Amino acid sequence: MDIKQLHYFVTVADQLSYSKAAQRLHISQPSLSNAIKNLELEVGSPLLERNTRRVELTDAGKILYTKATLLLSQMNMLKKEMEEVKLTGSGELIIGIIESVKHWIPKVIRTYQDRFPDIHFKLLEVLGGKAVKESLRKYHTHLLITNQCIEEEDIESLPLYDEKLVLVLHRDHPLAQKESIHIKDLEQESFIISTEGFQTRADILRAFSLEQATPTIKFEIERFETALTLVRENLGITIIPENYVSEPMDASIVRKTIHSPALERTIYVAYMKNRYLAPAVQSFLEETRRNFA
Amino acid sequence: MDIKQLHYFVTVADQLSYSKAAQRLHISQPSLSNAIKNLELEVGSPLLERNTRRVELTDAGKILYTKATLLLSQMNMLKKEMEEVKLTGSGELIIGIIESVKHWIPKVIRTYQDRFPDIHFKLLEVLGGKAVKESLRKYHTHLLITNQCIEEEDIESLPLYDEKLVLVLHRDHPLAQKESIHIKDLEQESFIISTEGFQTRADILRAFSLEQATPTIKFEIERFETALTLVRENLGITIIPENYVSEPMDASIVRKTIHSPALERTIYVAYMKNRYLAPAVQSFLEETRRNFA
DNA sequence: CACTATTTATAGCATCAAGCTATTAATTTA
DNA sequence: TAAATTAATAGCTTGATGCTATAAATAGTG
Repeated sequence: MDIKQLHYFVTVADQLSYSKAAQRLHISQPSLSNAIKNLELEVGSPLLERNTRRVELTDAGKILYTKATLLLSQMNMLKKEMEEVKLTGSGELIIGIIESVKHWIPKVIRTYQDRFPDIHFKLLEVLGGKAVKESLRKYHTHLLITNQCIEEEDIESLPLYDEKLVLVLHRDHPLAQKESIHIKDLEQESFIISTEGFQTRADILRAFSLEQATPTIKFEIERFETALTLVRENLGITIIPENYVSEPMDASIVRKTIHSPALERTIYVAYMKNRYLAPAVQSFLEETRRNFA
Repeated sequence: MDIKQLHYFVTVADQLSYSKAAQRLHISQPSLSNAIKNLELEVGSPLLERNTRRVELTDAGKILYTKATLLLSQMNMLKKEMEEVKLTGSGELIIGIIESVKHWIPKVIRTYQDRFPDIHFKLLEVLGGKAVKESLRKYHTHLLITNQCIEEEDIESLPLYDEKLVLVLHRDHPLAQKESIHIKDLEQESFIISTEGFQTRADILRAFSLEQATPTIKFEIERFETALTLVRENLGITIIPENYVSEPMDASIVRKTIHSPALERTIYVAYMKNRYLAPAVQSFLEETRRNFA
């Protein structure tokens, strides 16, 4: 007893005529006769009382009819819903982000929503090395905005834009007055840096080592906001992406540019390479890249 | 997208393994692979993320899974219900009756219900000539208890029992005192008889004509209860089936047996000859006939 | 009453989907 | 590195489902 048979039966019951039903179903009348006969065999009781002139539903037929129409409509619903899914994925777009995207992500989302108004967004903060790859592979996220440079077989990682790293220190700090600052100047200072595993930590350490210097690491933090809090209390200095201090900065802290080619990080958008991307996901990817083209 | 495919998919999703699912479905693993592939093609997006070691549901897969399990369970319900229908018909047994069955039908129903406790009864009073045949043909009734002698190609009509017709008259009526009464004695009396089309009318008129007599018809009625009401008022006399006056009779009326071979009617049980009879219907038929064997 | 039109059933044929086996490819485990 | 496991691919077979042609039944019509 499959959907097709039920569909055939319901159509005959609606038309109360095999030939009309066959026309509507775009099959021949004998095929339809056969199909109904088989259905009756399977059900075990006649469904239609028929002579050459009149077709009527039997008791069993009436019952099957009501049940079958219900089932068929639900089947149609299912098909329609899967059609939707094909376009929009699950209706949910899960994006793994880092903090510094705050200044541009709302804009991208806004233009995107004109095209896919029904999509529901989920923005997850994904920090640290392994978490990034896992979140993609385990279907936690569809897309990932990250500063991790991922080089894996199955993950595509496209650069979006570069972000400068800037020195941040307290207004009252001695270096705050100095015109131009170099890495070497920072060696003796209490330094605040990300914990092991973060790309930014690696970038900063590389910048130091390029100048044959080593920072005096006093604090290890996970979020740059934490670093800023420490700087506000003048407990140390730090180097963080410029986007964290581009906005209305409070007066107690000062930002300084340091000239070093290494003090720059690249922001990537990453996704599973060989996995099907729903058009909704694809579109968001394109929208994002266009934003930085 | 048919039921089978969905069933396959759900099984794979449950097992998270093609080979295990194939075993459970009693098909080969390649066949299953193929089936899922086709389903994915039809849906338009991948449902399962698979490498040789692990099978996981995609977003689309998760959605289809929940919808499909629902649909499948409903399909199973439908099958079970049709199985029920095969055994018990629609769960409703519609019997066309005439009034005089009152004295035995409850007994038959009682023993019958021990075997089919879920059957719901409907007792319709079916009067008159054409109504009897129509009620069978149009699926209004499954069985018919009738005194009509039906001789049609498509209707089987089995005699159940004979019923005597008796004279009924008012206590104060002159004939009430007489010992033995003959048809001839009734000619001048106000006679109450069924309207045209009823078998009993034909029976009575034949009894008269056998004796070369004609009744003086004053009233034509449709229900024998009406006739009794008229007799109670001494407005006339009537001849009706004995079962109508077998029960506690009120004192105002008197019954008299008339010796005439024609004053007897046969009660039949009738049903459509070439139509499928659900076992529940069949059983009731047997139960009824056994009652009078 | 014969003739036409209509409708379902039957018979026989064609084709394609859905199954199978055998094999390959990929990956984990020992 | 070998063995084991698992999914995918290739190629073949078969049966269900479709088709056409035709028969059978019946209602309507001149």
